[in-house]
Amino acid sequence: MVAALAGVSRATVSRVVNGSTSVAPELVHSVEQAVRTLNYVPNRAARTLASRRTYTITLLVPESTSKVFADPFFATVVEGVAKYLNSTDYMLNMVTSSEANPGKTQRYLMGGNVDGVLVVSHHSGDHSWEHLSDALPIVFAGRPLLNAADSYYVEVDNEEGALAAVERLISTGRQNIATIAGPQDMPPGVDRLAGWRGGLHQAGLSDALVEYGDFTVASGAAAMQRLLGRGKPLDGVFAANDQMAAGAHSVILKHGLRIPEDIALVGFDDDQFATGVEPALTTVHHPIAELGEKMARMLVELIEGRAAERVCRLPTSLVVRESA
Amino acid sequence: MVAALAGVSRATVSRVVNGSTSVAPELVHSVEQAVRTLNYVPNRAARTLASRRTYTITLLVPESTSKVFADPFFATVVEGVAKYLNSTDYMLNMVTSSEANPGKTQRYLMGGNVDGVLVVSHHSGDHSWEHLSDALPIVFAGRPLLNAADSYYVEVDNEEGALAAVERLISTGRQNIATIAGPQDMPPGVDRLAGWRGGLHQAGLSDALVEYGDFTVASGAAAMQRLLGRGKPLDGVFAANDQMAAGAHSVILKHGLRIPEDIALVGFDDDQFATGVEPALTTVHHPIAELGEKMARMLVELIEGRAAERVCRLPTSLVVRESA
DNA sequence: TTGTAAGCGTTATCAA
DNA sequence: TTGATAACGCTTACAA
Repeated sequence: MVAALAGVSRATVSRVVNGSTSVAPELVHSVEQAVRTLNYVPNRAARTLASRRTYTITLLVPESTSKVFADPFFATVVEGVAKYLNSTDYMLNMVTSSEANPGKTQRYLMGGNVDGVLVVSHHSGDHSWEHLSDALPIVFAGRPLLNAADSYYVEVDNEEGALAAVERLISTGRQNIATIAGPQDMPPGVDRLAGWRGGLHQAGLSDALVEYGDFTVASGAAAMQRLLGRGKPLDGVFAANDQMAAGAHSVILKHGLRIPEDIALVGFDDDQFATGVEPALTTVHHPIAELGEKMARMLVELIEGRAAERVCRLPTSLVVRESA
Repeated sequence: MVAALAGVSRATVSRVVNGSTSVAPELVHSVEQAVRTLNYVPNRAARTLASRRTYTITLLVPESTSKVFADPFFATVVEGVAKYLNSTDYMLNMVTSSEANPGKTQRYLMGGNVDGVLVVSHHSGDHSWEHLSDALPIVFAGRPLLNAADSYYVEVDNEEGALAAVERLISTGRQNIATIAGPQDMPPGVDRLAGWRGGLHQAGLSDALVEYGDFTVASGAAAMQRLLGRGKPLDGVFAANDQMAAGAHSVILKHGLRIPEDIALVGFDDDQFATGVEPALTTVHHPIAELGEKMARMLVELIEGRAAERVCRLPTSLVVRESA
């Protein structure tokens, strides 16, 4: 360690580099100067080997690589994660749990090569990684289907968001409010439906108008079609995400009905689908980048043994545009 | 190293693990067995420290993190990279060159923490990383603006693709073929325009009908508007990407013209915009995932000192749908 | 507060 | 072909 040539022992250099408090200010100064002139960069591998800390966090990408990457949700989460990690010493590394090599990932993660894991398997019930959590700190994006009670995770407050959507609909005078719900085997699907129900009950309105979709545009269109086909009075719709709302949107217009005059429409997520239609969607903002940031922050706290809440629920906000 | 407890020296274990040829078959066998029963996983840090090889490849993400991640091109490249790397011992790590911490990335990369770098700054002329290449193997996605001559990169054959597009237009009887070209400060913009020109010249047709866009839907629409405004005969359009083609598409229909009967339209990229319009676009397929795969393969070859072509140009193929 | 010295788990050199 | 043994560059008791 060449920096020692600037006056002190390697131990002291190490202390300075790692910000130990117990070092004489003058020594700190001269070491820092030496570091600068020698352009010294600590060797990560050596540091890891000695300290048994890797300063590496793995982003675990589930099986269906192609689908996940195409998903803007994923991209935005990663963006948030990267942003936070940039302010720390941690490096981010991605591992896709290859179908081909099931054990490889496992071994890598358990092999002490990583300080913690971030799991972004947003849909796909595959939470085969939960068992890792007793070997390694793990934070999930979204509430896991199983073992939610002992998992660390960050999610948006889906129920609150849906409630706000319904309240908007009610406050603009709607009385017959339907929902296009998401799959009931996914927490967001369940929670958004519950929020819708809650809002209606609060106002003493009926919750009979429910149709289900799978979060795709096509399924939203089909659900809207069924809703209209019921022949019941209908003047407001809450779709559990913007994609389904977009599908409903086109069906409503195709039926010669006006948005929002005849049917008001509120979506959820505030993504490109919300602004990609005309009139643009009033929707619930899903703070995805913040979710990623929070996940990373939580994981780092966990790793460093600082207090960390087991679950973090991010608040939503209603974005009012033209559709409701 | 506990595995040594199964008969031999640590040196031999190392040889077996690393597949050295000069080891007695019986020893190989017993070591492998020991590895299995002890569930031994080599320690990356120790290996790196001793061998000065990190088995880590960095994916360098340019400044504007949010834009890049939103770009499906980026996501797909990463997918390809990850896929190839999964078949190797290399790990992928992402570093976003934070505006906040300009030197940090630099030091990390130069600090011997990485075996090679993949740069995916698809647009954004910022190739401030080219100087790294004399310290570290680097492979770029797309031909770099500067120093293309001494850079390693993978690109799609833009000129060939554009040529095929024009040939399609000609073969379906079009005589007055325009182009909506991309920015001329980006290699794909330049090359696709050149391909269009080449096709027309080959056929003895005029190359007068050129308008420029910036690869966005809106710019494509505006360019189409200008093309139509010229009042010249026009029965075919080649747009330099599908987004601009989609913009042109809506303008054509809005003018009461039919696609492809009145104006045939060919795009480039074969992305979601090609299938998102009705009639769907005939377009040039851009093999993005393959590009990522090839980049990774090239980098690994470079790192391991095996022969590697300086530039790899991926072939395109025409996807015939309804618009031409 | 500072220095000494013992690892950390591999690979690599050199004899045997 | 195999085995000692010395690095690799850092952290961290433990002493001073």
